[in-house]
Amino acid sequence: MQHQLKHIDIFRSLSDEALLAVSNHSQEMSYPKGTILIRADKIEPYFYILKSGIARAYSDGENQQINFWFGESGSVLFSFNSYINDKPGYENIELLEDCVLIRIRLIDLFNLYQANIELANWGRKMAERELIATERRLIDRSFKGAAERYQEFTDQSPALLKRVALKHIASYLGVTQVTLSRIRAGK
Amino acid sequence: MQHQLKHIDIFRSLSDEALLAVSNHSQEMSYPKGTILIRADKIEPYFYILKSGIARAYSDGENQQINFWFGESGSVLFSFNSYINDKPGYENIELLEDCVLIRIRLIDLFNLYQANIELANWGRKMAERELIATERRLIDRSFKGAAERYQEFTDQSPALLKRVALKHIASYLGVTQVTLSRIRAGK
DNA sequence: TTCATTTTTTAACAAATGTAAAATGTGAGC
DNA sequence: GCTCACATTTTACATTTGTTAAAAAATGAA
Repeated sequence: MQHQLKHIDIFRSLSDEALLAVSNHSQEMSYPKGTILIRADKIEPYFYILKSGIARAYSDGENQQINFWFGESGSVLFSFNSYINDKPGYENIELLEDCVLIRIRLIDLFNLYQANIELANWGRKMAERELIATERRLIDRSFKGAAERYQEFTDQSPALLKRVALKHIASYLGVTQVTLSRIRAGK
Repeated sequence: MQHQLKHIDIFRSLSDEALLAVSNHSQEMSYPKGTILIRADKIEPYFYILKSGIARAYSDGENQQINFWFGESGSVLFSFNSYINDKPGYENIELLEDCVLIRIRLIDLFNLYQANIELANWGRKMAERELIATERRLIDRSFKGAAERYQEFTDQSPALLKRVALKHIASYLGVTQVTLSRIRAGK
């Protein structure tokens, strides 16, 4: 199926040939709001790219649920541990709105990585981009107070602020919902 | 120069051919304890692999210095922002002991990535491993208390505990040195 | 609308962590 | 051993954040 991958930002750097290779192994899917797309403790066989809608990744603890990631249009969605270690993961991914996604089987993606050097480097850069963003968040937790982290979130992701429940934003920022309420009240 | 890359863990998966290609562009270097190998705000032209010794990466803030990474034998050292974005970085890397390192110019490494699909996938997996480790640390900051994070550090990195100043371990764990002292005292 | 459910805020108190300064420990070099 | 410089611990107090519970506000379905 030849769907329009080339208009998706993450594929913009790819040649027509590489794009066709991906296209041949991918499908466009629609899921309703509330779908748990990826479940912790299961090996997730697909890699997804979000075309529209928003999603969150969270991990369940004994007393709490930690939301550690948000995805918007253009984000890549996958179970880290399935993708990297072929093992069940620690993250659940929930669609917070009706979503349209491109999906590709991990086994097909890995075959493409082995066969096409352009795609192998595309996958490398994707991991590198995620890595630098994640490390910055980790460092910011030490350097910046919760109020400052909230301010940056509102500056950088105003769309998420409007569309995502504050309880999820609170745990994304590393604080409780009560603390986030206090920050928002300016106290 | 044909030095013994194949005995370094991170290269273990590579074929002799790929190993030779890396070897042809890499050099073994020795630096004394205290060397600032990589400086923030400068583009760092080399990628390093630590053969022996230990190192730390830190970022300078207004009032504090945050240590966010430790490297042991087998670790890869590079300026994230130089490597990924070709821009000056935010991290300094200091050698905490006399170190032996393998270095390769980023430009050579990137050329290898473009020319050799095995190395492109090696670089991809390296970024993926770092990514999953970094994300777990971020999630652990929300799930686990400082005492538990310290306990895990001592369990997983007993060598670092002995060889690294506690003030660096404190900021690695995301607490002040006073808090770490309290945790160690069991109070 | 109205009702039920969920989300968000507020309050009171407890616990954890930070700050600053002093005391103690440690190791290198004389 | 002594001294200096630096690392670590301790103390006292301030601040932030967490916990629990309840109230208020927002949301969505009938």
